[in-house]
Amino acid sequence: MAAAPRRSPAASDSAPLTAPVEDYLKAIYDIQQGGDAATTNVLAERLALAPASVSGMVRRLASQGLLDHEPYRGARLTATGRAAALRTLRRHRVLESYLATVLGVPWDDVHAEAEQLEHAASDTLIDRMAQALGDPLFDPHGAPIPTRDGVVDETRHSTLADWPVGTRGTVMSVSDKDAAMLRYLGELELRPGAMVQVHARAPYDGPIEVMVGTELRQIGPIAARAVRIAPTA
Amino acid sequence: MAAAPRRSPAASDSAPLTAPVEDYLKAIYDIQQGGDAATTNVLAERLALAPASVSGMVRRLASQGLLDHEPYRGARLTATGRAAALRTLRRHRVLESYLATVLGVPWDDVHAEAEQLEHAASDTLIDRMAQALGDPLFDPHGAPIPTRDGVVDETRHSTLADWPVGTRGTVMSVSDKDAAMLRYLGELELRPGAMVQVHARAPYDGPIEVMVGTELRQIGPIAARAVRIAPTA
DNA sequence: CCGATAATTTCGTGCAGACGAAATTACTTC
DNA sequence: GAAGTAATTTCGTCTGCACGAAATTATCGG
Repeated sequence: MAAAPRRSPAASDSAPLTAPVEDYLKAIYDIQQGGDAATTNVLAERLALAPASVSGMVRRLASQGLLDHEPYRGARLTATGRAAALRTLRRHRVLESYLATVLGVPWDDVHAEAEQLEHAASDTLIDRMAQALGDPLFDPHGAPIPTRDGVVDETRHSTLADWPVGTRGTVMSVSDKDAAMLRYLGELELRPGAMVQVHARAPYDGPIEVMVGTELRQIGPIAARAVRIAPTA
Repeated sequence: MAAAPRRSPAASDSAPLTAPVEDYLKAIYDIQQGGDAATTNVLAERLALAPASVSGMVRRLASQGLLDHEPYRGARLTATGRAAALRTLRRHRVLESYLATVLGVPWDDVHAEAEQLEHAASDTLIDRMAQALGDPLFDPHGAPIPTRDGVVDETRHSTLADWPVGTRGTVMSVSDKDAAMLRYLGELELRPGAMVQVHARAPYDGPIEVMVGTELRQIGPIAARAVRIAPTA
């Protein structure tokens, strides 16, 4: 018999998914959410793998019915694949919330830790953690937490880089991918809930002058794109 | 280049260990602690693997300096291997304690959950959990928790099966390996801290009549061997 | 000391998942 | 529409970890 691959205990139905598979699905979901096509190169970049590796895996996942893959065109999650991605996303975000809130893990460490634990924690443990937090709707970075049934708010907010000058807005979320970026944004008080108003934007993707709370800040376009804004209610 | 194996983030020094490797080391430590030689068959039984698989892995671990292996004789942990085993054991037991105490995971589920998480949690997260519990010395089953520096109480207590008739004793620990057994022992109030006194023991490995707290119980030798006793202080 | 039995190892194999190099396809630009 | 470039796939290969079957070694009873 073949080696039994180490599986995450998360899958609810017949075929439990391995940790790499969960990572692929999550990445594809994320890319699709950004509106882009989940092409091989983009995926390879996101997962820090060689394109050749991604190509092979995508074919395998498609044959398992988790993806639709049109060669040379990119991949799209099937309903099954989407459900699996959302299950992993829920685990990730519940873990982030729990670690930050209950165990005091720093804002910028939470993502990396959750990235590992999400493949190991059972669904009932995740539910216990969520319950201990009062079933929060958002994680510490403002990202929405899918329910057990895979329901999630997929509203796409503008980034601070695109926010019109003069309009007041509220920070909805910040990207959790880069710990250093997260520390920087934290120093600027650019956290979910913060009030912002863009005063000026330099041309050619230049720096942005923005009021954060009561402080006037200058921030670059890369950092600005990591911050999502919605009109203040 | 070869595939980068999914590694546990636990190892402090150069070579991070994979989850299977951590499992082997933990099992060998456990068998040695029981006084037995960690032979291929015993290890295979404990890990639910074929002897052929164990044979191969033991050779690899020996070549990595984690084990001393004399072919056809069995394996013994080196200092390095022992340190790695204790690191994993600490993670396992801290997790068990945390899950049971803080998240209310049932006594008999805690082991399986910790078994997965121990390979994924970072050392600093484990330390945070331990700290949140006040750095406990024992896990919910009474097993001693190694310190960060690998110090652990290795006292071997008698089992209830060997405890002399008439002598009063205190339950020090119960084996956490079998969830059903754990539930059974829980029903009998045979938990760490319980007072016991053997009234009679039937010959030929027969049932044992034992006072647990204020109740007189009859228990079989297999269950009795899962319970460790020390003289009541 | 010799054979029977049990434990252990070797050998060939398989799968998952990764890689680089080379081949292929798609896209863009004259 | 052809040519060049960029993206993608195929191909052969590697490591980790597992397996069964067969060969080997140890051990125990006579």
